[in-house]
Amino acid sequence: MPDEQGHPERDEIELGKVLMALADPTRRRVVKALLEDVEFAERHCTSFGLQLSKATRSHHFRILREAGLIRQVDRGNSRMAQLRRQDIEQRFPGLLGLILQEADKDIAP
Amino acid sequence: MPDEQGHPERDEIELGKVLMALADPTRRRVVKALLEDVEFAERHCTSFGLQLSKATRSHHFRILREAGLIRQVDRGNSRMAQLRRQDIEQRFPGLLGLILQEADKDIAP
DNA sequence: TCGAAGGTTCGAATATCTTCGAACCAGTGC
DNA sequence: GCACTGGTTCGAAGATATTCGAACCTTCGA
Repeated sequence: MPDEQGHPERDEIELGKVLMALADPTRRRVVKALLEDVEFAERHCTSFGLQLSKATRSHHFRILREAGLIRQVDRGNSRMAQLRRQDIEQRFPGLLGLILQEADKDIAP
Repeated sequence: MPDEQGHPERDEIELGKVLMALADPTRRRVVKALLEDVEFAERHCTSFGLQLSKATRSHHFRILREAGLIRQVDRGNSRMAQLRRQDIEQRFPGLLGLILQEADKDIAP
């Protein structure tokens, strides 16, 4: 069962939801940016250069969180996003590598 | 450039389109069924037990074909679907394994 | 030749997704 | 205390997807 902040347990992460989440280029861009950072990097939601209103940004981060791809950590005022690298890698080995491999130019805004 | 029947070349297969195609449970079900068969199996489009009209079935097979996941071969009267196993495996190693791993019960109709 | 079977395409209904502004709710810092 | 900043939630608009029936096109077989 997802915790009170909407993060599913590792074993509850469903391939269908993950693929659904990754089907969107905006969300793939976020995941890729996190992948290109260091392993436990925490990034500000505004640090991805998304040309979107904050309502829409919030929506995309919710999808990523509920799919189990990221964890969102409250840091006082703001909320940091962290890739669930090990959880995803254990559950769906190789998947993150595919995202990393995709050329930025192929991820249309 | 896709051939006259709408199959992209191996190197034109885009991750975005593939993920888009695999985000749908019906299409994942088809790909999984093909994966569970022998390598070059050709299957009749009606052989997947999909509870859908033929117009809808045609739609889903088109998405799979245009994404590059399957090849459709005319066999006189009917059209056979064939998984592009090597092309996908070379381009996105490990991806098909993830589809195969998903439990049938998690692929809702 | 003619009909039946398998597929595609078209158009329209429905559902789902993406996007936004506005209202709202924290924490931060003055 | 009060304004400000960062996020969420709530509609509602717009764009996409899914689905179907009907019309059509081939090919096969009687």
